[in-house]
Amino acid sequence: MLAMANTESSGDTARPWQCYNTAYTNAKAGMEGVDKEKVQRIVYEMSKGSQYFKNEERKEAFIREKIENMRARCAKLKPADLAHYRTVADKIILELEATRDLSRIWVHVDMDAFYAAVETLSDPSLKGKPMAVGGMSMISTANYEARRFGVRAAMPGFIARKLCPELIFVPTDFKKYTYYSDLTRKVFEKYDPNFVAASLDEAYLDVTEVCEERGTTGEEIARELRAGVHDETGGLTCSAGVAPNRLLAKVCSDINKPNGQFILPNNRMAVMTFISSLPVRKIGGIGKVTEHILRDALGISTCEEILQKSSYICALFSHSSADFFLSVGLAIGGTNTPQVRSRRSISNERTFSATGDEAFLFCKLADIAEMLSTDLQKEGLRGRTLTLKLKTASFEVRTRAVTSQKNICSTEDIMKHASKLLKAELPVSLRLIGLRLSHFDEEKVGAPSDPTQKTLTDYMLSGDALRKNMGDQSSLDLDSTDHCMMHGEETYLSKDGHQTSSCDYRDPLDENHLSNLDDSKSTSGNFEEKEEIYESTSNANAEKMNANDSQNEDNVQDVVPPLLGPGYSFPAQFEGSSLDRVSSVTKTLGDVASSSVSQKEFLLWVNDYKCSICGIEMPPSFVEERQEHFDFHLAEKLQKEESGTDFKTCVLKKRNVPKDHIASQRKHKKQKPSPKEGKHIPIDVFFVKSNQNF
DNA sequence: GGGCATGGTAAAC
DNA sequence: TTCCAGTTTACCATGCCC
Repeated sequence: MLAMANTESSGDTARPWQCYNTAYTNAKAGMEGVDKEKVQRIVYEMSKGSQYFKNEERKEAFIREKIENMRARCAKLKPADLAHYRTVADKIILELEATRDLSRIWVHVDMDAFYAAVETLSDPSLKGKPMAVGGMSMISTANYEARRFGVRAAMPGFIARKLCPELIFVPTDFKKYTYYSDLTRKVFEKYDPNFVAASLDEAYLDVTEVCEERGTTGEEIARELRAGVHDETGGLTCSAGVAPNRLLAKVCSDINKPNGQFILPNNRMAVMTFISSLPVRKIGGIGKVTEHILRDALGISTCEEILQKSSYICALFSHSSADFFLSVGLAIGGTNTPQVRSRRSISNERTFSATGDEAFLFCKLADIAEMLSTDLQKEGLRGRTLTLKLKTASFEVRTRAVTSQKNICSTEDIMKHASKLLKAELPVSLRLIGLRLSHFDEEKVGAPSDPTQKTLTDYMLSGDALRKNMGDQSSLDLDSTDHCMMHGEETYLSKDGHQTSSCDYRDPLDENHLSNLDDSKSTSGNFEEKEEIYESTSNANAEKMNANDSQNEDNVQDVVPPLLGPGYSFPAQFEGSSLDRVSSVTKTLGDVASSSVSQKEFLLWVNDYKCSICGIEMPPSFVEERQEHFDFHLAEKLQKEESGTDFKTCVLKKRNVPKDHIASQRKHKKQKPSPKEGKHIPIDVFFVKSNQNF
């Protein structure tokens, strides 16, 4: 009896695209006249056979299986069971009904094709032309001209272009959208100072008070508010839904899109009539999969049918899910202004062309750790649970998490945990890596500028220096007086984004080691803080810690000029990675201490050893291609691992020399000007004898 | 059995 | 030429530890 429609279409082999359920199944405003069959066929043709497509099929099969299970469970329900669930459902319905509040007037405001509209405002030549905001891999939104071709948000750009060859792509510019979003919010505030911003382009307003004060209706307020937004933004339009609760208001704002509004009166009859024929997919929170499950497992397509099948809902779903579905059936939604919740997690992820190259993957991981750390510092957050997200070449998504005893936020700490998680997944071919930090510290760490929170290494590794250097020119002047502290010593940032420190030349590995020691008292639970992530480097750390004080002075004299200057290009796979900010190398070798090595010697040395970063072996070309850019500083003794493997530590270091600061430093130290003067920021790189296995 | 950690998934914009 | 994003939240299942 259930889901007969599904079996019909799946048997149709002449039009396979009809069974390809894309995410674009929810009708969107502005897509009324679209030749759906044609769009579906093109999307199918562009997708079939791809890894993405195969993964969609895999997911689809999984959902079908789930649906089959649910149907089997339904079939097994005896009359007595059904009677029981009937009672359960009736009880919930009564309880929900008791909470119904028709006294509030909520307005949901939704900007029309917001990003696209903003772009058109700043470039009027786009007006009337099909345009999408985003790129070839994904578009964020499309204007109404483009929607007529079937182009829509969350569609990959290359498919959109196929649907509409003359489609203009405009890159996203969040600064711009935030600016206009703030303008709209200024208007919202006038009607509800506690309005709830759902996103940059959406907000919920409780206008009950304004209506009472002014003796007017929600309809009037909505009209006035929309006009206000139009004026304030210089021409952006929005749509509004007016209803007794947020759930309904959201549905209503979509009805007369664009530049329109829909009012649902505050009486039960009107509300129930409205909801009864409404497809469940229109409800916020019911997406493609839930729609599919409700339809094919229970034969539910409209909200009315949820109530009709309420005993099955209670039999199949968890209490909270059943509560939600039944409240949808009753058109009951939030009526009080929800409390602003603090952020629960923060994440960064990046997609790249799929690769199994472990060196590349670790470079990406380091980049993401840097970005995450930067964001954490900006927000003044520290957290305990780090989650690594991976998307394999076949689009399978995996997450791996660790929860540590201490709160973390530095790139080093993040990398320490993240590289361990990633290492456990190898070998694997990936197209995305992401990192998320959650379980935040109750007390926020200080403001972003809090000197104790940002080490020099953090700064360099975070890429801030690079971004300031290459990107935001306007900020350069302002940055000239920036400074931060590291280990109690002042570090100056120069105009060009470089920085120097008077005497800190410690390896971040040392910091790791030290913090591990600090933490060792409290080490327990499921994450072992003291465990070495960077294998084989710990011995060197211990030695370096001892030798640190005396070496720091030496390093100052042995630092080298920038090695990766203009004209130097990294192999494509390392492009954009943190490694392109590495400008010199300090290597440690044998019994020799603090002496230079010729390039010839270095080559011989490199040929004899494998190079690894974060414990991952680098391709031979990585070192060879750079050898002429290297200059070395020998500082340490040959180490011996427990396994007996000889290894030598080679620390890549970033050099930063703000001119004016160097001058003052020279004066202070009474040194002669030296072209080799500078600051090294180390990254853990070490070499293991090539005839040994890692 | 509650609380916590982990992993997978859905959903929204 | 390019070939399916990034960020956040919530829920559910499961396993483990008192």
